[in-house]
Amino acid sequence: MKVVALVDCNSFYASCETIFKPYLRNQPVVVLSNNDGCVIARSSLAKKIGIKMGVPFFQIKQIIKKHPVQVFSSNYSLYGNISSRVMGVLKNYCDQLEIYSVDEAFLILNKFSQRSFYTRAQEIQRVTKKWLGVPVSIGIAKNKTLSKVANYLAKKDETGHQVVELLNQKQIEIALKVIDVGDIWGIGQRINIFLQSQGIKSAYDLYKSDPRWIRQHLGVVGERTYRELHGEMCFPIIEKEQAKKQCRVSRSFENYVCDFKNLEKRIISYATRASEKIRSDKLQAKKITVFIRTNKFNKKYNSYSGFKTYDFISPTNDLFEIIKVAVNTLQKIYQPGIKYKKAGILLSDLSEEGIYNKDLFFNKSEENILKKVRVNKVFDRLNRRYGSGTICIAKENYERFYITRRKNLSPAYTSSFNELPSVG
DNA sequence: TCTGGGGTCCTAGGACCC
DNA sequence: TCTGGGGTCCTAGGACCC
Repeated sequence: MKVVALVDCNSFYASCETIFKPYLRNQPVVVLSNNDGCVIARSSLAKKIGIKMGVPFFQIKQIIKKHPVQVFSSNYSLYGNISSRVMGVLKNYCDQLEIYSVDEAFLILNKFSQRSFYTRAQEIQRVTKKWLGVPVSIGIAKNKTLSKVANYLAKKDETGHQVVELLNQKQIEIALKVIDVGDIWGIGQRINIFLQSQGIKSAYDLYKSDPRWIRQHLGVVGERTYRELHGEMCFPIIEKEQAKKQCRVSRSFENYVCDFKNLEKRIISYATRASEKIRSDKLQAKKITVFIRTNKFNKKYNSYSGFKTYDFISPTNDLFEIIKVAVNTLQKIYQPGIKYKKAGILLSDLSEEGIYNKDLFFNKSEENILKKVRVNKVFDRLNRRYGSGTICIAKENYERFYITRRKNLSPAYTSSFNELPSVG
């Protein structure tokens, strides 16, 4: 039997914002999504005064008037940097580490240590807090699903240790009785509604269900969750980072956009960003999808969602080819007279770069391909060195449309020399 | 007035082949 | 006029996650 610990950073983005501003520790802090659209992280004080996850920013303006809430635009380079420091610490405390998301990791703990799992978890907590200023909660159990359950309980224990261990049957059953079925990892909104309608309310109800019924109604995915609740390990720990299968860049607009030229600029910008991303991962794409859509929340206007996928003749990560195809595809789905609110591109069927099909229709020599690769390399190097957007495609008009409204952005304390914090 | 972005996996059904 | 059955591959859409 393996022992899995789930380490989850508390209110991660909000915690990152307070690291360099200790005076914020006793104030509610929220972090907003792109475009300062909705709340995507809240400190525990912000939760206490009733700010809910995912609510649009404009809906909490009343609360902000009454309380001294500190509001931040999201600063992903800061969070990414802090995240890798946290993961670096965690590595020292386990046999295997799976970085599950920016603020979460699964650890396989060594069973033959002299010290208890609980003691070691507490040490992890102490160290991440002291070295990095990041508080974490830890759940310990026999597999990922149960460690998620344990972690869920640990998070609730705000005044206590925020470490919960669920290793024996009795502990597990008690825990499942106090958790809603919808709070289990893998049970989303739709399945929750279905289960509720069947009288399955708590995690324990699901645990006690007939496995054949589960298989029939929830498929293999549900079956795996069920088995994990019973202590089996169905989701392995994946240490090595897997190659990405798709890469998406999309944005909502600050205002409505109708005209083609404006959409075109944005699509070129997203295509540029997406191709940069796959080149930096040394990948190439076989397919590209372009999509544009109206505001899904606004019922006053007709809704429209246009998307089209195109297959490259040969997989590519070449900036110019991707942009050309993206613009052509946009022309096919664009309809005039519509108020667009969001657009994006998706590069999919990604594979390792460097394998080309022979092009049947155009005589692309090896020489030509190499020339393109070199041009892309120069493009990437310049933008890395002198900042994104230093060099771009003329039609993009020197604007990077994927950078949106960020009124309350904090400095890049840890990733830019110009913005290092000063002590004075 | 203002409502994020980027991923994964599974499945049903169509296309195609023998 | 009669019009099989079974396998594989691909894709769109649905569900989930953070």
